[in-house]
Amino acid sequence: MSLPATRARHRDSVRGTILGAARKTLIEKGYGSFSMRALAAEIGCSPGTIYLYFKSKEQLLACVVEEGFDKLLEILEEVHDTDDPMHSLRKKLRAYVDFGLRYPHHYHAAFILRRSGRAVTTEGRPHSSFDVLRDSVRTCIDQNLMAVKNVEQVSQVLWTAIHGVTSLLIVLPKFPWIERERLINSVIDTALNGLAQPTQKHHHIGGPNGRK
Amino acid sequence: MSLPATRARHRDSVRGTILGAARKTLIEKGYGSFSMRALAAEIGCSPGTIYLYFKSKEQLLACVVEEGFDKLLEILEEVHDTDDPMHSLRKKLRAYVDFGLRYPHHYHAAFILRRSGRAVTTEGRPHSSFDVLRDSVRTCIDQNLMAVKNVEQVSQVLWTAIHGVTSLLIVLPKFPWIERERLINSVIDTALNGLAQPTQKHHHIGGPNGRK
Amino acid sequence: MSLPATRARHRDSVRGTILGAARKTLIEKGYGSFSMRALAAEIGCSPGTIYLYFKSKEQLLACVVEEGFDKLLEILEEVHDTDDPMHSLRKKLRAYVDFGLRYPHHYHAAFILRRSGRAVTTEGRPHSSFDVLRDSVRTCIDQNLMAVKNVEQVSQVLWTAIHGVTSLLIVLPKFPWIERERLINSVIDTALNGLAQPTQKHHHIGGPNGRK
Amino acid sequence: MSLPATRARHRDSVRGTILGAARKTLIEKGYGSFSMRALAAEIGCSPGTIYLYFKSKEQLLACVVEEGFDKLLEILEEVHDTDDPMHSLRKKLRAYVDFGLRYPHHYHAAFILRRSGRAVTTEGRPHSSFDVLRDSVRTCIDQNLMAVKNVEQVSQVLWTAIHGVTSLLIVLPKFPWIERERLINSVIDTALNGLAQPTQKHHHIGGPNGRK
DNA sequence: TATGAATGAGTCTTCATTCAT
DNA sequence: GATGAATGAAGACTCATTCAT
Repeated sequence: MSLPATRARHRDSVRGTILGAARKTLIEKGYGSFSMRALAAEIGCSPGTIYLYFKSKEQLLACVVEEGFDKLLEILEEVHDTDDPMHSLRKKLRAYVDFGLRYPHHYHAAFILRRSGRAVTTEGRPHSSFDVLRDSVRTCIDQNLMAVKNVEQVSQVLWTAIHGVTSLLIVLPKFPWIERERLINSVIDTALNGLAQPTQKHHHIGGPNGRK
Repeated sequence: MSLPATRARHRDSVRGTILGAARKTLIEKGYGSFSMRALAAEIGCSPGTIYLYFKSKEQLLACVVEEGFDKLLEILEEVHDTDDPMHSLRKKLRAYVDFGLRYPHHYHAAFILRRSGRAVTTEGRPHSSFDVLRDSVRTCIDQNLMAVKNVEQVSQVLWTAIHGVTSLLIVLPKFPWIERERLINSVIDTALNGLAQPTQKHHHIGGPNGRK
Repeated sequence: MSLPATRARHRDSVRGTILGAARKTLIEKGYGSFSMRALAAEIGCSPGTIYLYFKSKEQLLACVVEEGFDKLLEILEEVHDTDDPMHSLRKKLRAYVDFGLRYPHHYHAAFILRRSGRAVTTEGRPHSSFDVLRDSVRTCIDQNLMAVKNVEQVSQVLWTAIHGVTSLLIVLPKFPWIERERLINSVIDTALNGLAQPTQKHHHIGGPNGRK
Repeated sequence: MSLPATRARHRDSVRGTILGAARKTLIEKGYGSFSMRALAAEIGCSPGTIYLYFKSKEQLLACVVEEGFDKLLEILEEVHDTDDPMHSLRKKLRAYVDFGLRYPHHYHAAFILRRSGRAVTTEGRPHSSFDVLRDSVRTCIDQNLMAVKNVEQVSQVLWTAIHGVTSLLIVLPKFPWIERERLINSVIDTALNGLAQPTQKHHHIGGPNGRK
C-alpha cells in the first residue's frame, strides 16, 4: 500500500460521494438525463474531478450497476433459510421483486436495458443473485418438494416469473394493474404451485384465490 | 384520393423504411444512443427528410411502439379458438412468446423500452393484445377450468409469466439458458398448472417434467 | 402582352395573396419568425409555388418593404394642401408618424433595420416620401414662414424629428412615455416652432405647453 | 478572491472579446443573421466556449445592449454642469449624438435594435442616461428658461430629437445628408428653440440659420 | 489532488431552395 | 401552373473528455 492511510480513506470517501450522487441522479432523473457535468454540479466539484476516480462515464455507470447487483445479492443473502425450504424460496422470490420495485433504475439498468449491443451479463461474477436462487431451489428439490426435478430448469422458470412482474410493473406503471400486492403474491403462488408436488400446495398468507 | 396513387405508395414505402430502420437502430444501439441524424445516415437520406414523415423524434418513437402493439395484436387474433379453451389459451400464450422472439425489435419497442419518465401505455387503444388474452382466460374460467376465478388476476399473472421469458431471452441472449424450447414450455406449463383446477393438468406434448 | 388577360389577372391575384399574407405575417409575427414554409402553409399552397412568383425570400421581403414605401408615399400624398402651408406641413408630419405606428414592421424594415450591410435607401426611387415632405417645406419657405431658409436643411431636420419619435415608440414601447398623443404633438410643435418665423407660432389644437 | 488573479483577468479578457465580436457582428450582419456558430467562428473558438461565458444567445445579446447603456451613461456623466444650464443641456445633447456616431455599434445595440417581441427596456436600471438628461432639463425649467414647463415632456421631446438624427445618420449613411455638423447643430438648435422661452434663443456658435 | 477552461463532435430541429412529376 | 418530396446547410445548445495550471 503505497498511499498513506488517510489518503486512501479520503479517496474512498470521495469515490463514495460520487457513486452515491450518481445512483441518486440515475434513480431520480433517469438514465437519459444522466450527465457528467450535471453530476459534478450536483456534488459541487469540477467535471475533471470525477475523472480522477472513474475512467469514463461508462465505467461509472457500470459501477452503479455493479452496486445494484451487489445490493440485490446482499438482500437475497439476508433472507435466512428456515426449516421450510419452500417458505425460504418464496421469501427470496419476494425479496427479488421488492428490490426491483424499490430500485427500479438499478433493476432497469441491470436486467432491462440492453446497451450498445453488449447485454449486461453476470459473466465473470464469482457469485450471483441467480446462484442464491438456484441454491434455494436445489434444497427444495433435494427434499422432494418439487414435481419438476431439474434444478436449472426450475430456477430459470422461477426467475422468468419474478422478472416478468418486476419488469412490467417498472416499465408500464400506468397499466391498470390489479392491486400490486395481490398481483405479486399471485405470480409467486402460481409459479410455485405449478412446480410443486401436487400434495404440497404453498400459498402466501391470504389464500390461493383472488377475490372475484 | 387527392394524391396520385404512385405518390401515396412512395410515401408509405419511405415511411416504412424509416420505421424499420428506427426499430432496428433503437434496439441495437439502445434508446440513449438513438439519434435522428444517425438514423438518417443509416437510411441514406438527410435529417430533414425524416421530419417530412414524422413530426419529431418523440412521435417517431411512439410510432415504433404502436407498430409493435399492432403486430402482436394481429398475430394473436390469428390464433383461432378451438373446442378446448385451455388448449386455445396455451396456443395464444405460445404465440405471444413466439412473436417476441421472432420480432424482438417490435417486442422490445413495445414492452421493454422505457422512455424517460413517460412509460408506454395502452391508453386510448380500442382493442389490445391483452384484451385477446383476457377473453381467452374468461372462457376458461366460465367453463370452470381455473382454480383462480378472477379473470383480471389470471390474465395479468399469465401475461407477466410469458413476458418474463420473452424479455429475458431477448435481453440476455448470452445467459446460459436451458434449451429454449423446454424453457418456454416449462414456463407456460408452470403458469397454467399453477392456476388450473387440480384435476385438470394440461401439459404440452412431452410431459410435465423437465429431463434431468 | 403575350399572356391572355385571364392568365395575367390570375397571376396578379395570387401574387397579391402572397404579398398580403407576407405583410400580415411580417407585422404579426415579426421579422425573425418569417419563413417561406410557414408562409406557404398560411396561404395553403406548397413552398414551391411562392417561387413561381418571387425569386427568393429576399426579393419577397423587398417587395413588402417597397409596398411600405409606396403606402407611406400614398398616405402623404393623400394629405391635401390647404391655404395654410404650415398647417399642411404639420398634417404631413403627423401622417408620417401615424403610418409608422400603424405599420411598425414596415417602418422598421424600411428605416430602422440595416440588413446585411446594405442599408435600405431611397436610391433609384423616382419619387419618394421625402420628396413630398421637401415640397411641403419649400412652399412654407417660399411664403416666408420659416426662419431657416434652407429647404434641404429644414426638411432633414423635420425628418429626423418625426423619425425620432416614431422609431423610439416602436423600439421601446415599454418605456414610460408620457401620453402618446401629447408626445407626438409636442415633438411636431417643437420642431416647427424651432424653425418657424418668431411671429408665426403654430400649435396643434390644445396649445403649446404641456400640462404641468 | 477565490480565483487566482490571472484566471480572473483571462476570463474578463475572453468575455470582452466575445462581447466585442458580438456587438460588431450584430450590427454588421443584422439581428436575423446573428448566430452563435458564426460568432464562434469569427472569434476562433468552438461554439461551446461561448456558453462558458454566456448562458444563452439571449443573455449575450442582453449584455451587448447593457454595455451600450452603460457606455452612454458614462459619457453623459462626464459632461460637467456649468453656470448656464441651457448651455450644459446643449452640451449633453451634443455628447449624446457624438456618442452614437463614435460608437455606432453600441448605440445601435442599445436603441435601434428590436428584439423579436420583447423590446429592450431600461427597466431595473438604477440610473439611466435618460435620468441625466432629465436632471439637466429640470434645472433649466427651474430657472424659468423653458416655455414648456413639464420636465418629463421636455426631456422626452429632446430625446426623440437627438435620437432621430443619431439613428438616421447611423442607419442611412448613404442618404444625401447636408453637411453633418450643420445638420446636428440645426437639430439641437431647433429643438431647444422650439422649447425655450421666446426671449431666450440659444444657438450654437455659428448662428441660427443654415446657409442657403 | 483538484480545477475550470476548452474542445469537437454531437443533439434535435428548421429553413430556403430545387426539381421531378 | 402547381405540387410536395428532398436536400444540405445552418440554427441553438449540450456533452464527455482532456489538459494546463
